[in-house]
Amino acid sequence: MGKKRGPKYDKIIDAAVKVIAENGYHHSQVSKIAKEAGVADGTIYLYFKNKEDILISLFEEKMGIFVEFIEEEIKNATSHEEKLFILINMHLAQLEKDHDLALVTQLELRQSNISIRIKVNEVLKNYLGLIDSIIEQGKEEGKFDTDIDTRMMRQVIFGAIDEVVTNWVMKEHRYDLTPLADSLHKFLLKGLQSPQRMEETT
Amino acid sequence: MGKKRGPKYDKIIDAAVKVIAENGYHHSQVSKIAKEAGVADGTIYLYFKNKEDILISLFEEKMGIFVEFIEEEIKNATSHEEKLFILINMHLAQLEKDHDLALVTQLELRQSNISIRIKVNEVLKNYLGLIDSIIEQGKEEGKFDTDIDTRMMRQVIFGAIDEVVTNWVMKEHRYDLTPLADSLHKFLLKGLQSPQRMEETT
Amino acid sequence: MGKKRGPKYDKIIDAAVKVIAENGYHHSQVSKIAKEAGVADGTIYLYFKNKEDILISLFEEKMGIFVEFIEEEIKNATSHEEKLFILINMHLAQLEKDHDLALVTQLELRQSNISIRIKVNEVLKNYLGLIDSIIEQGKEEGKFDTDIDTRMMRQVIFGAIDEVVTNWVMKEHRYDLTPLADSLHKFLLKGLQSPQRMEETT
Amino acid sequence: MGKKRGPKYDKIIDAAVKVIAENGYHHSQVSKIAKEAGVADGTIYLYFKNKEDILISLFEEKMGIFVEFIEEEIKNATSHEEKLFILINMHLAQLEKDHDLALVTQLELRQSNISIRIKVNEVLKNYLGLIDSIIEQGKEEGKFDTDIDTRMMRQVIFGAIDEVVTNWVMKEHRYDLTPLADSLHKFLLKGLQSPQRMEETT
DNA sequence: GATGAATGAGGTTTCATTCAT
DNA sequence: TATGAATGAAACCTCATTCAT
Repeated sequence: MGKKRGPKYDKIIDAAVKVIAENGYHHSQVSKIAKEAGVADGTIYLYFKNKEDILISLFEEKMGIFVEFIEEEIKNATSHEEKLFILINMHLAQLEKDHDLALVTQLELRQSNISIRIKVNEVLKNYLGLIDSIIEQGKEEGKFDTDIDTRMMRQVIFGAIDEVVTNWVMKEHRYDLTPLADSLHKFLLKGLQSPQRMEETT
Repeated sequence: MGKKRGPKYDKIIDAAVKVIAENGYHHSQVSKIAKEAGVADGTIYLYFKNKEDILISLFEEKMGIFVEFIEEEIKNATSHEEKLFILINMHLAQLEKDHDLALVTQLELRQSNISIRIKVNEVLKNYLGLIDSIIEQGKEEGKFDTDIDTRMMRQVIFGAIDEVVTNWVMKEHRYDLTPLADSLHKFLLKGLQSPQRMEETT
Repeated sequence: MGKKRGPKYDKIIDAAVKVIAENGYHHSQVSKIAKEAGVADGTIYLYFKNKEDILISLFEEKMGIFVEFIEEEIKNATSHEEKLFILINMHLAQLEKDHDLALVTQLELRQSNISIRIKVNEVLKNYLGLIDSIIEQGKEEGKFDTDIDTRMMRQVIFGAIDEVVTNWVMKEHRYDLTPLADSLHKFLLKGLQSPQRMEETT
Repeated sequence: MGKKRGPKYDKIIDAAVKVIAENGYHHSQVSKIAKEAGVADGTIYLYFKNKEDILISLFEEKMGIFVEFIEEEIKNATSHEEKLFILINMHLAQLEKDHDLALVTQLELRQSNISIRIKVNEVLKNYLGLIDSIIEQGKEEGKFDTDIDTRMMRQVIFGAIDEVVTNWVMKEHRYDLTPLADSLHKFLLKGLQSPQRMEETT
């Protein structure tokens, strides 16, 4: 825990992403990751408690940047519509930019055991919090239906975006992902709108 | 393939669901499933090609019934709104009824390797086709925005429902699932509606 | 536990004795034992819980026979002197007969971790009980000093014999062991005798 | 060899005794000993050739003092009886005084590999020599049976004392050790006595 | 068809030792 | 002298699958 953050720490994380993307989770032995990172097998264990810890750290690291980046961008927007669009667009754009990472987060990491997935869920809390704040803002501004359950809508929104990305990965990135942001945004926004708001938009 | 469908075939499938739900995917050895089913280890291989085949068959079998049931119910409805509601409601209801199955389909089976998940996706095609037909009907009736990409919306709808179920399983079924059908339905419907339709509803 | 006692069980035990005697405890990999026994590595684990269990079982098995044999022979004797002689003589004779076993029990097995050595001590209890009964008989017949602490004397007698065997093993069996039985017997007997008894013998 | 005897040399030896006593032989890594000694891992290798060398040196160092101390005390005695008593009594007393050391010499060090134990035996030669000289004196004075094999009796005496100490350690020092010196002395002396001597004592 | 004993490949992790600083 | 980050060899055990009965 306290030993982290040498230059090799990052090397190992990046090697893990690459190796897992190339070989699949179940064929990504520690020795393969070590070789890709250019360190000895044992060195891995100076930076990570065990193999599981590599995966959790990988997700924390990459997802941390992922969320921070979206948070930054959202600050430049004021309306909830724009904020939601940025969130969706950045979500898609960041994963489209890094095919390996997308493969790992959408498919490979989900094959890991439940203890990892619980940790992954904790990391996602920040992101879900972001979605929450957008929903709440929409409600406060009277644009979103105040009856909707924020907790559930947060899941629905995340599930929708996530499924779209997963399908893109499973179709082997054969089409572009970011162009889908528009209709995804329009759909989610409409779904959330209050009846009044709906009138206004027409 | 041709060997299937003895009385032991079903026993093994049901044993697999129970064992996986109780022990988790990674602790569900073939021998444990055989014991639960009351057959010898080797007998498994008279009915299934390999372990992967048990899982795929399990999903085909259970999901087949799942989809058939929804298809049956939908026939009794005429409007796309009602059809969508039935789809959502039955989806939630069937999984709420069988906690073991929900645990297996939402969490444990996703820990399996990618080749299984591709097969699983194929099984899901029938279900996604159902969603497609509802979207198309909505479009034809001029109630849904004709600009929307059916392929993508199908993913979005499935992703939204799926995420809601997964969260319910991860929260250890601590709340009731079917009551969420209503707002989920309302949300998805609004999201899909054409601008004209929106005016009408207000 | 219940699976034991196939013909392979004995094969594996005997292979373990041979491999440990030849290669030393720390260079006796499970795979080496399996090869020597003519079974697959995994087969070992159908008969033994783990590597430690092989060693414990080995000791139980061999020491069981060892003690039983001495018990049998002692039955043919009546006086405590004769009984003690038989015990010493058989102890030396049985280990002299099987160099591999002697090497394993005197040197290699003592390198194992403490949990094994505790189990080993339990197996030895039967043997120590034999020594006890001889001491008690001597006391009852008024030939042994009734002041002596049976518990301690049992340790002393065992320690003395054991050390003689260990030295013989460490000197690589370069001399004969059984001839030492006589003076060992004389020494231990004298040490145990009551003052009265000593007068009588002179 | 020539590097020895800095102030850190002793620190490392003492740390090794403490660490092994506390953690057991198999959990006493070099790094743990270094930490306890307050030096870097690498520093160990400036004073000791390898891990084995620490253990051998530990034994040499501690056993050296042990034997020297007994030798000193024995000089104050003249009769072989008294000398034997001092030897036994000091042996028990010194180990009773230092539980950590007793644990290490009686149990933990014997888990080490054979090459260490051969070295340990060499260190013991001085001690065995002491026993020899007492036996020889007894023989010369006509008190001990001249027929007895000094080499074997030395083993027997050492084995007896050693086993008594080992049992005390295994029983977790739950009783006092030195009080056993008396009967141990009486037993060994009687065992060694010549028939003539036995008459005299009665 | 049914059995279940036997197979054997494969991977995470530890820890004594080194060596550049 | 002293450091401590880095090394990399080495082994126990699991479990899907087979096949003689």
